[in-house]
Amino acid sequence: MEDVIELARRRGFLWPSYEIYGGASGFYDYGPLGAALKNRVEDLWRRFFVIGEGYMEISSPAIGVEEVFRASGHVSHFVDPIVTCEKCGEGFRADHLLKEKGVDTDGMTYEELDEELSKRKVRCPACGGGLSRINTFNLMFKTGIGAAGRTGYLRPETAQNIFILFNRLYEFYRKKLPFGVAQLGRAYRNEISPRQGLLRLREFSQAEAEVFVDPGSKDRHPRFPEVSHVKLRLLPGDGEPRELTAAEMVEKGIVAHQYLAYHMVRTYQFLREAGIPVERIRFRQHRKTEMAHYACDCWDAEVLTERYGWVEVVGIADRTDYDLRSHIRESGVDLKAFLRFDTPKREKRVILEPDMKRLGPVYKDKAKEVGELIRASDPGKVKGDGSIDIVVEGERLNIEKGMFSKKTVEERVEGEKIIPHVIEPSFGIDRIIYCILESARTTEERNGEERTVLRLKPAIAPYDVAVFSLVSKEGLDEKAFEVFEMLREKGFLALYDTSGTIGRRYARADEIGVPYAVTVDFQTLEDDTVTIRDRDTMKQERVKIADLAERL
RNA sequence: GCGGCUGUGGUCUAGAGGUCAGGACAUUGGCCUUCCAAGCCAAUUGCCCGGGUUCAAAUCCCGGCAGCCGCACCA
Repeated sequence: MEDVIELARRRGFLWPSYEIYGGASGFYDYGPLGAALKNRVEDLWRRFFVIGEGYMEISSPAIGVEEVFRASGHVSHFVDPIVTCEKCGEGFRADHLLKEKGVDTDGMTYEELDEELSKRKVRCPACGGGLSRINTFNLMFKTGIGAAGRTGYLRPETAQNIFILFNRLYEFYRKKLPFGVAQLGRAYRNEISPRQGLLRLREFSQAEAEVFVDPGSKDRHPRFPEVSHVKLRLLPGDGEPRELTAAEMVEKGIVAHQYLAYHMVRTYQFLREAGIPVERIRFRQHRKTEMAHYACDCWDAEVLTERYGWVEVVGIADRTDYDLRSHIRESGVDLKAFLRFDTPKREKRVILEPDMKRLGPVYKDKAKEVGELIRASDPGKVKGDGSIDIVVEGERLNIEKGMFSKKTVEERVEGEKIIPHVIEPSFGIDRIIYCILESARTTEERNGEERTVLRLKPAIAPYDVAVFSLVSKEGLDEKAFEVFEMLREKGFLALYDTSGTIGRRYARADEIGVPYAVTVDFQTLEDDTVTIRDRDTMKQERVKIADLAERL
């Protein structure tokens, strides 16, 4: 049986990159048909999430400045600690060497790992030589920006660009939660050892949406009723597989809330529309230990492939406020949303009001600070004699009664500032394309010959239609070319082919998934009709050329 | 990154130190052809890369790269 990757290579979907220089693993080129297919899949994604959900799309640089990934945790978490043997040059994972010695390395810093290695006199397992100190191997591609060499990294996920733009986006959406933002783009991970063709690339395409929600409303997705009856196959973290409706999975507490369940259903529908058989789709919950450092609940959409078994194609995570909180800490910029209460709260509070007229002469240039400290003090701290202690520049001061007064004020609180939580569906486009190709490809015996058909859904097929002439004579080729031109003008991506026999041309078109073939024959010359042949059924139907565009 | 196996036109393959590296399918052109890879004629295209051994290397040796399988890794 011919491999689908082989077909993809032969017919111009996918080629290993840099072949003439010996190749480079982890990189693939999309050939003409592959790029067309990828565009169609991305368009389908846009139809679902950009148009369907209103998650407007942005497009950001692939190179990020160092601070971004310090904040996100990728600089520190996205690394392997490597030690190399000073004698034979072999490299080892420091934590693995220690685990072999029975040391629990979880949560250890690299300094601690280093100490532990030298304390236990760990030597090279291969030759017994001495080991270097720990070098970190970060899975991000590092680069320098400009002549001064400010450190930059190729982004390992597209998501960070969206978090960073939070204030701009929040403003764009006129300061209302929830809102979603999408990005389709490339991401980069310097995998130590990429394998499995398209499934683990060093440069890959992601389609991600970041949905910012009020953490208090995660269980009320406005469109949840539309999806609540849809059943999904689940594999929860506790391992018990089951099939539940979206409503049930939330009610039973298996999926954390409606926002996650809603996006799981939409993901399921997207994969179905992309042509992946529904019986090969399941959702698997991450166990606590495999959860990314930022997530609190995460479900992967997995597709059963013939070649690789279950393959993760989409991750749907509740990233909580982790990312925004991290960027607030790193940048010092407030990335918060203002949640207005339904009715403003009125609060009566007792406060201490400094009497600046009397503080001034006594405390001179410190008076302003003293006044602020009094105002900030808890009224309960006022002593029996009516004085209060405050600390100014490390010095304890007793402020006498009369320098300030107790006052009751009524405050109107309109709302509060919160850090929104982020629900993130993240699609691996390349993996999805592999799954589409694999499940679309069918072979059957026909007159002793193997017939290969790529049963791509018409919405994602690289070509919309092929135009043929029955035979190359009496002007049929020319007539077919006219039909081809007409279809092109109407916006169809069409294929025109007159070489070989008609059967061969059908077969070639089937193999690359062209859904319909239009054939010009002798009857066309008489009454301006052509036949439309359906790829999957091979049935033909005769229609007027004038009606052709409509019928397709 | 470690270990095992592998690398011949676009694809599949023959080749086991010694003529111009052979075939099939595909592709292109021509002839033929009234609906599903028909036939005939012709043409294009190849030993993964780099070293070494030898009078002579697709073939033997070493290294690299790539692929497959297992281990590790996959936030």
